Amino acid sequence: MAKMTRKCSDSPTCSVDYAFRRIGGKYKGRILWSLNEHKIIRFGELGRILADVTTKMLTQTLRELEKDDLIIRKVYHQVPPMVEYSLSETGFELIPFITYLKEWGDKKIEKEKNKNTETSLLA
Amino acid sequence: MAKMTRKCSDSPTCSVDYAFRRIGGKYKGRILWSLNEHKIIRFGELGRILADVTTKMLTQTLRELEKDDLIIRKVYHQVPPMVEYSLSETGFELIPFITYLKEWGDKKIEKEKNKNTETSLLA
DNA sequence: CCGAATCCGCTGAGATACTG
DNA sequence: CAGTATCTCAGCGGATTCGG
Repeated sequence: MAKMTRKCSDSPTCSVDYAFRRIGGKYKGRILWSLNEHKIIRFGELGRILADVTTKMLTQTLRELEKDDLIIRKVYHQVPPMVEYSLSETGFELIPFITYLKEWGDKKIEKEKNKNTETSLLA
Repeated sequence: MAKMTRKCSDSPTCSVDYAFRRIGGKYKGRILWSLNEHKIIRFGELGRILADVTTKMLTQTLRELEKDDLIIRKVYHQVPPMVEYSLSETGFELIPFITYLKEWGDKKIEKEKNKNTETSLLA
């Protein structure tokens, strides 16, 4: 097949790709979800919530989300400094979908657990 | 901050992460979307639809989706061989999510286009 | 036609140290 | 507290070749 040089320019699947590139990162889903739960979160606090992220990746991901207008970054110029993150309006529009996705995940986790129980009973 | 050793074991954000790991690949969203549009797609056909994927990545991604029970792989043992892919029930449950996401993407693309028109008018 | 297998460059994730 | 800066290294993803 090799690579088809044509980019998915006007394909209807393209906006699917567009959206996934904006929320598909390793941490983006959890960040958006956490911001919806807590409304406002400070940088360090967010790091503690995600629990498996480095400052570098957290900064990088937050910058991307900010660039795409999904979150709002508010800096307080004081010592020690304080930076608060919150959902933008566009970002907030994604919450219903993430909620749906979370429920799907919960359901699937439950289903897998049952399957594992079955197999272990058979063993 | 470094890395917090604790994995997000029972955090409510964990199932968000779980779900994103299953559909967050570079091509997974588009594959699921295409399968919903066409119901049944053959391997080569899928490659032509995505238009920017190599056989290796396509195979790899399809295997992951199959392993997670999101798609069904049906092999016809004949010459030349034929393999058909379709959505599983669990995979189909994701379609509403992807549909909404696509609409969100369309809307956002439109919004960005308008913004660019404005700035070019100002120039 | 539908892949599997191999080689390989390069990015991007992670660890660590440092700064305003 | 909220980040940069730098380095290292695994693994993602691409090109190519081979097989049923």
